[in-house]
Amino acid sequence: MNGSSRNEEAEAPQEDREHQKRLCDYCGSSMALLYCRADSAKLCFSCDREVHSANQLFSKHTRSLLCDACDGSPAAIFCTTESSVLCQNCDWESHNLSSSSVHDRRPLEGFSGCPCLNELLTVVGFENMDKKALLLSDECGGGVGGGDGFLGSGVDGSFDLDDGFSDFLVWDTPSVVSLDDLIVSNPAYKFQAMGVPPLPKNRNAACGRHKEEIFRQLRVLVKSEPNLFSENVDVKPLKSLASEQNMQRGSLFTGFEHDAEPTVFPAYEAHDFQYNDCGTAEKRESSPKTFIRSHLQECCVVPDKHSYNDGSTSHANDGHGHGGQMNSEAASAFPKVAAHELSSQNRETALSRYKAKKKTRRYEKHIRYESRKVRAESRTRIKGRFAKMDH
DNA sequence: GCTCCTCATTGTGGTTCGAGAGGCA
DNA sequence: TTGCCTCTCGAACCACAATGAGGAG
Repeated sequence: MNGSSRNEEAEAPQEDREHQKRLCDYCGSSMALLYCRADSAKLCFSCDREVHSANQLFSKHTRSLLCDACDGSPAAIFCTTESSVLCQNCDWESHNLSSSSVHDRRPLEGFSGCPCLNELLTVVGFENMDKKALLLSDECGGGVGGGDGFLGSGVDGSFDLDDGFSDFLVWDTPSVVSLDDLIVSNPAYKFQAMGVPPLPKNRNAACGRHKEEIFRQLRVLVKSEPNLFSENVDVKPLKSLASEQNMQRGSLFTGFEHDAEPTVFPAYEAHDFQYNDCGTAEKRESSPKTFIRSHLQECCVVPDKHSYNDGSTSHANDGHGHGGQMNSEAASAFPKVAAHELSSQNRETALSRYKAKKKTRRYEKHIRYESRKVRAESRTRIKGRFAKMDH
């Protein structure tokens, strides 16, 4: 189509601009994918490895994926609805709208140290991908995703391989979603979701809009350092993986296998993951909207401008897929509200900073010096106050 | 550049007290 | 609406070892 070719022509310079915007601060040539707070630097994977393996001090730096929206801040939120990783500010700006606030979002964690490649894959959500699979993706990618040729990304952010490999890279989807599946598996309600696959464990699985570049750099990394994969990784042939996947759908390459913060999310999120996927419209239609709405409200999982960030209520789910399909309602409402946002941008910025700070606030008492604590506990007191010691 | 010394500052926990919120007549 | 009572929560208080900054040799 002419339209599509024009789009391609328009996309190429856009890619260049994006590349320029995300240039690695260290090498200045590769696309930066990570952000190091300690260094205030954007880095590509190989430079990150080079910089942070220099000594033990550097290796303690915490790095995060780079925000897909501003390209200049560490990402803290993964929006599955938009398949984007966002920093606190961008998350707030794009999700404080009433219609888009129901996007399915979840917090991201950074990493430190000098991780091996499969640990890096875990960080971006593909922990079970082995070296062979990674390299195979290079061979069979066919250049769909840019000149280097990796996996083509579909509309929803999934990949377009015919051999079933792409299925490893999409989020887990229950084959059948029924009304029973929407029942929260909360012991307090004595309800138990029926016939629902177990909750994916790795909630950090996210690599945003730059999956292809991430995989490209990881491939370069594994080619330059063949020992980068840890020895104990069980390398399985791709075909066997595929067949295994058929038997145990969702257990492979979903990026959810890693145990991460099991207690952070309340039980209602279990059902989010159970029916929230890039699945079909029929599935969504089979879920009574009113039921979902009332259920979500009951569980307080629909964050609004005032409450989404308070830490107790986590990121909500609108029941739509995570695969990059923006809520059409939200999309249509965006320009109107965006104008309003510009007028109150300062306030929004201040609010976002406040929200971000509030989110990272530590309520528990933090003891900096254990020796002083021990000393204080053993001190003599008069009505709670420290008393002079008799020497 | 390194070591030693001096001095100001910090941080620690149990108790008390006061401000503020909420309930009730 | 006002006044009183109860409850909750957080700030202040205390002494002193530990810590860090700065200067001298």
